[in-house]
Amino acid sequence: MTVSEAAEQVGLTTYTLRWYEQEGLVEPVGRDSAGRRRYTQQDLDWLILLTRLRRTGMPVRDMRRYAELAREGDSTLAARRRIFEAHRDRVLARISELEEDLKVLNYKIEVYGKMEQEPC
Amino acid sequence: MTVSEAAEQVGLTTYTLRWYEQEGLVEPVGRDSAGRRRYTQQDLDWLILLTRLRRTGMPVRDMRRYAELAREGDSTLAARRRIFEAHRDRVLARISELEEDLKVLNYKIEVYGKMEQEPC
DNA sequence: GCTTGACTTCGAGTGGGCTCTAACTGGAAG
DNA sequence: CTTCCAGTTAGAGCCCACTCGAAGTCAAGC
Repeated sequence: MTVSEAAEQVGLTTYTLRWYEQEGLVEPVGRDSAGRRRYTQQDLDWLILLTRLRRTGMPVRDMRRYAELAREGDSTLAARRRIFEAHRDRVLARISELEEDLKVLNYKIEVYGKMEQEPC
Repeated sequence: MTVSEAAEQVGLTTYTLRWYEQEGLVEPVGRDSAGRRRYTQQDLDWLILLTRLRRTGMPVRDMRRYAELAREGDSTLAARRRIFEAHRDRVLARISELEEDLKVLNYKIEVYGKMEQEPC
């Protein structure tokens, strides 16, 4: 799979895909005879996981740290689990926060609706 | 209330408070005889609303638009309600997304836990 | 009356995460 | 054989949202 196909599959641009590789979030992708990147399904799976971490707000720095651990093999399983647990807690906190803010948003919408009907 | 007191109350820095004013997210704050900002409770309430919009992911650009509408008075009530409704939908979508990603995170944690116990 | 310290403005700097340009290369289609 | 297109690299540029530095002002405490 070429870089542009991979980009489409995972919802990133080719720029970003190359940048992720350069930043060490992805181990060097295999090349064809002409030196062009060829993405395997494994590469895609990894990228899809990364996009999930990314959009749940994990900084690139932390994703790199996680990628480094993953490259080190099974000895880092526990460390990786702890990273995920900590991150899960942050995501949970974020969801609660959003739900709190949502209440205010809904209240505001309601008030606006009322004010439109019977202006004070 | 001084700028630093206000900053502490709303959880922003004094830099950010001044910058928000400069960017038109806040209408010019009243000054004392020495030209120093004096924040009223109204100012604080507005800032707290802004921080909620901000942390639910509304871009500063959109917050400015909303602030402009608010300054124009009651004629923009419906427009402001629509902004909030659109934003609420985005927040809801964001929460669903986070919950999806949370599932993957939990699955990963489980798998890591199992692999730690009985390595393959 | 002098020092201190919190304020003022203006403009420059920072960090994160991409995003793009320039110059080049290699393989496929006509 | 030429054209074309999708790749390649290194490095610069961009956008966002702050964040800070410099230089100056003012009022309160000693």
